[in-house]
Amino acid sequence: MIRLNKMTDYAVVMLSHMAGDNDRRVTAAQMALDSGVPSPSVSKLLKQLSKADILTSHRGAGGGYSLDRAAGDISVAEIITALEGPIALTACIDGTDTSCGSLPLCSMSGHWNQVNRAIQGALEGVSLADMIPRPFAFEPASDELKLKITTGVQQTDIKTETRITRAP
Amino acid sequence: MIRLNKMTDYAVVMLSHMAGDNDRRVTAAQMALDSGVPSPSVSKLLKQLSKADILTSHRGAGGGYSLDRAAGDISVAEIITALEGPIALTACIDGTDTSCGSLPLCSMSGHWNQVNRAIQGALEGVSLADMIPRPFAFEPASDELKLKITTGVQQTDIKTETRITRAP
DNA sequence: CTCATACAGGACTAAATTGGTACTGTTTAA
DNA sequence: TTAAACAGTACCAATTTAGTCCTGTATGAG
Repeated sequence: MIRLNKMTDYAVVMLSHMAGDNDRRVTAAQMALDSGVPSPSVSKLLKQLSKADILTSHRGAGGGYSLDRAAGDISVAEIITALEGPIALTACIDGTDTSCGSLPLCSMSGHWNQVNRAIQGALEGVSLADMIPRPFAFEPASDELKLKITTGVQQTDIKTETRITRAP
Repeated sequence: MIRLNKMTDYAVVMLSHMAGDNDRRVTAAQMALDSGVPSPSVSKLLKQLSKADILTSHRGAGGGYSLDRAAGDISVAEIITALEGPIALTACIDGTDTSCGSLPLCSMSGHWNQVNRAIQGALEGVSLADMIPRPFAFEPASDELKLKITTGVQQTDIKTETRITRAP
C-alpha cells in the first residue's frame, strides 16, 4: 500500500480545520486541544508548514499561525511535498543514484517518472478547500484508517503529456 | 514522500526482468543472481506474486517461476496491490478502524477517495511491458514534459518544478 | 523407486523509520 | 519589562521493514 505517514495525515486535518477563515490565528497549543494531535507533533508540523509558506507564523504574545493563502489555493500536493519531500514512488528515479549498481541496465527511470507525474497531478487536483470537513467535531487522532478502493467502478482518465522542469 | 517499499521496487525489477519471454522459467536462486536482490527476499516475493496469479510456480526439479500472462496484461497497479494491499493513501483521522466515529459524517473520506482513485488509475495505466528496461536506453530526466490530468472533478494543468531524489 | 531440486510457509532478528519528548533560544505584543 | 508563543536541535522508544533460517512438501529425472 502506498501510504502517507501519520504526520501528513495530521497536517491535512489541522489545515482543513483552519481553512474556515484564513485570518484566524491559532496557537499550537490550541490546535493540539482542538484536534487531539499530540502537542509536540502539532508544533513540529505547524513549523514545517510555515516554513513551506502554507502557513504564516506570528511570533510573540498573541501570536499563532494562520493560513498563508485561501484554502482553495493550497493543494494537497503542496502539503504532502512540504512534509514528505517530492512526491514520488521510491524507485530508480534519479540518474545520480549509483546504488542501483546491481542493476546496471536499469532504465526504468523514465517510466516511473511517468507514473510519479500522474500521481503528482492527482494530488494537485485537490485543494485544501475540497477537503474541509463538515463543521462537526472529529474524534481525536490516533491510528490510521485505510481507505480501500473499489477498482473498476469508475476509472480516472489520465492523459500524460508531461512537462518536467529538471532540478539543478 | 509517498513511497513504495523496497520489496515492491524489487518485484517490479524482477518481473520486468522476466517479461522478455513469458515461457521462460526462472528459479528463485537464479533470479537472485540475475537481479542482485537478496535471495530470501526473492523467494518471498516470488511466492507472493505467484499467490496473486501474476506468476505461475512450477514445483520440483526443473521447476521455477514464469509469468502467468503476457507482460502487457499485467499492470503496475496489480503488482503493487499484490504486495502492499489496496492502493490508497491513509487518510481520515480518527479513532479505530471501525469507527471514524464519524465515518459517514467525515466528508474528507470522499475526497481522499477521489485522490486515491486517480492514483489507482495512474498505476493501472502502466503495464509491466511498459517497464521493460531497454538496454542502454538510459533516459535521464527529460527537460520538458507536460502532464495533464483529469481527476474526474476538475481538470488541472500542472507545471511543476521537481527535484526527485532518492533517500540516502 | 529414489533422490536431488525447487517451491511453501512460518518464526525470528537486525536495522531503519517514525512518532513523540525535552529543552533552550528568540521574537514581540501588552 | 515580561510573559506568550514560535524556532531549532538533540534525543528516545516503538513500530515497521528487510533480511535470515529452518523445516516441510511436491515433482521430474534417472
